[in-house]
Amino acid sequence: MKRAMTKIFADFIARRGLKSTKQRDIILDGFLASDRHLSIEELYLKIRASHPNIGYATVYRTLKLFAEAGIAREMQFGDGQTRYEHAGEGEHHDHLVCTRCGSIEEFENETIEQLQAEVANSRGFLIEKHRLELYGVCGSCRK
Amino acid sequence: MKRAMTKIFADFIARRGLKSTKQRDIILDGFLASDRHLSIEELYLKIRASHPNIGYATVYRTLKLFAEAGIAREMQFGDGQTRYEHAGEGEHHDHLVCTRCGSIEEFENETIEQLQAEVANSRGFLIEKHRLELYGVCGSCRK
DNA sequence: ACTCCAATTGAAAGTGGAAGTCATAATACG
DNA sequence: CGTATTATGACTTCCACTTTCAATTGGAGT
Repeated sequence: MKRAMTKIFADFIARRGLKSTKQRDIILDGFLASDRHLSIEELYLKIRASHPNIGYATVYRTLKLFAEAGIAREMQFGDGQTRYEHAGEGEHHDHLVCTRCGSIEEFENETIEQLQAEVANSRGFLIEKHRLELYGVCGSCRK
Repeated sequence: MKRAMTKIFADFIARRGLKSTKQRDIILDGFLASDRHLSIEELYLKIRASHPNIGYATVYRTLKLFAEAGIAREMQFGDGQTRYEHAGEGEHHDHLVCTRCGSIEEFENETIEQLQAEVANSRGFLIEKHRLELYGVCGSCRK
């Protein structure tokens, strides 16, 4: 998986005539090694710990690149920060966001997707993407 | 409906020991008279047309009050602006957001809601609220 | 009606995160 | 190697709020 991502990004870099740099490698490592759904700030701080000379702007730009390359996906939950999650090829998932501890679980439900498509269809609406988030209290926090 | 909202807000004001001011009345009128899903800026400009002396901060604070009073609901679509929609008592709807013209349609689907509840349940997750948005091209823009 | 005080207002300053600038440094490749 | 590009990082700007603060205003109790 990690190998695959690395490969995809390398190809993307090559295809676009961009350059391979150690910063990009470091940021990619940090991103792939992390839990999903990090904000720019979080990844920046994490990387900064071992590589104090990497700037915020570089992390910011590189994350955008990842999104363009298709290995990351931008997400906005309610906290005013843009978060990035790993984007496995084409897969999509929705989220369960805990309002207590902030944890984010993922789920998929084919039936819901179908119903969404029906709703859209019945209105002549063409879906490009969707977003479904359930906010509440997760299992651990309820104990 | 408008009457009801006005009443609810008046009660809220009273219950909290807040004051009734002409600015709040004007802003409430503007809000209720508007299309749904306005941003702070939009409502501010609209009101400003007839009441040039009302400040942005007042509109901002009043909208927050509306949300607390339960007559408005804060929403975030992808455009970086907080929007407020009328919040009829308890009712909830999901959205179809056109990425071309920015129009926002609403819909409800009981089956989808049930499925969401099932997913949450199966994980011991307690839903407080949810958000479902379908982004794409609306009927008019497809013609 | 008048007072007094807490609530409110509007202008302006402050925030935080995202996006843009630009001089310097690195990389790819002939 | 040498050079044309691209990338980097410190810093600035932008933007959408959010807070501050001095002046004003409701409204409960005279």
